[in-house]
Amino acid sequence: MKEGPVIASVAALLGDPARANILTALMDGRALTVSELAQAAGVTLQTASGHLAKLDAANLLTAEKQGRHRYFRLSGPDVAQVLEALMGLAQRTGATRVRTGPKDAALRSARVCYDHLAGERGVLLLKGAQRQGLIAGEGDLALTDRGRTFFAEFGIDLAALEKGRRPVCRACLDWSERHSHLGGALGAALLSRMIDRGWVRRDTGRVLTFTCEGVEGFEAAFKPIQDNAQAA
Amino acid sequence: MKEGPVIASVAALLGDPARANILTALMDGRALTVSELAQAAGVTLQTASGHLAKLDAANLLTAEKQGRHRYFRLSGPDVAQVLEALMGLAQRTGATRVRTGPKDAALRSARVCYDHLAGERGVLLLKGAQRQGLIAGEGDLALTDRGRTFFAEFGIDLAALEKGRRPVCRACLDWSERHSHLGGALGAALLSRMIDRGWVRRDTGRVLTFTCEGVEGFEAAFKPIQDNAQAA
DNA sequence: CGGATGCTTCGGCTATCGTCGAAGTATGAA
DNA sequence: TTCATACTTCGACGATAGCCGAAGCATCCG
Repeated sequence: MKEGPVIASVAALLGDPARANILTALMDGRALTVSELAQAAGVTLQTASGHLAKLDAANLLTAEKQGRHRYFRLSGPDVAQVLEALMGLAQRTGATRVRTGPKDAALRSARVCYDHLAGERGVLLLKGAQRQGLIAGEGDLALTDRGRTFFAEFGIDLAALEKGRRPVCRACLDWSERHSHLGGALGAALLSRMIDRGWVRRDTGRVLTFTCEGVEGFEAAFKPIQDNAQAA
Repeated sequence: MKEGPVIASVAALLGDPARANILTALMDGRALTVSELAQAAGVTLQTASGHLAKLDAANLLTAEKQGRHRYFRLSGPDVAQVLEALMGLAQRTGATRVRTGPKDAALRSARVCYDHLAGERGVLLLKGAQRQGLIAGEGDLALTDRGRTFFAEFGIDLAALEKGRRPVCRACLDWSERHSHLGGALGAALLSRMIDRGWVRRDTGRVLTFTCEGVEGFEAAFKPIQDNAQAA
């Protein structure tokens, strides 16, 4: 009767369909305007405005005014993390829709989870990195020495990452696959490098599309175990 | 307009104060009867029964019938993890109560987080272990070689832990302190060893009480940095 | 300045859901 | 069998809160 309500208030905030839609729409880490969010949530502008005010008051979102627009974004990676965790729970709940539309397939294949790669590709990346001994640990990850040189050669400034407060490697449970993918500062840096290299393109929403050379480069670099074509 | 509702349904479940109380009451990992949970939530038996049916249907709880009692427990550590994560968010929300009762103090000092040690002591344990080089990493933890021998001597069967699917080390964000404590299989094993040794006693609820020898043993083993009394 | 766009506030409608009293079912004890 | 305990189901009440239309600010453009 004391600490229950504190979690209840946040959870209630996430528990409204319109607000949940708003939050998931923001899970790609981008900032969106009120009208865009209203459309994403399927409600009118006024309604969305009210919801956003509540989410902002709870510090789940941060607002930024630019001209006559107001841009909202998630106030941090931890918010996105909780949302992904809830998706995981929702799945076990059986509340998961069996309906798998075409957009669902793309989402499952590769998407952005706040700022890093998730979905089938994300899981493959982590598995490949583990298999090659770049990253050690199962649920709690750590860079190996081989991994340090590998990612440095990949064009990532590890020293800079380690200076920040954000964990470098973080296992993030993937809601569509049932395995972890790589989050944390390294996960974010990897995704932005892959975009720079033209391996992958961000479409609207959270969907990520790999280019042809992207797929080749990805598989050459991370050597994920493929379903069948695996020569000894 | 597609995946939002799936998280909304779970979150709405956690968003009711009575249900949130029920869940937090179960966060110590024990199983409680309907009447006990009704009392914990501050509602009548009928109301609690209804809530429990919903939580059970969503697979957040598992029920077990014994005689004319029905015992409920959280259906897994992941549920507890999400709850702790929500507490973390709630705190940043500013929804945290400033009121700190006497029971609160005990909870902050040492409590059980599903099945491992949390609170001030839990944070000290992890910090001490990191300072001694038993555990490496900041947000993503891994056992070092020194750590392996240390915990083996402490009486923990690491081989058994690593066989399970559960991550061995897991950084679990502590909602009362603002640091991580040690969760995962190792965290759970450590707590049960400490109880076996008589270092710590489980009171009612989530509160843990350290015995005199427990404090001594704890500090000798984990050598946490104390506030002032730190001889070079 | 006037009109258009983006957003917020207000007011009232409606529906959902938590709540409890009362009655019904199951288990255990005398 | 009879009573008591533990729990579930039903039905009705009441409050919270989401929703939208309309009106009010603010900003940009011509």
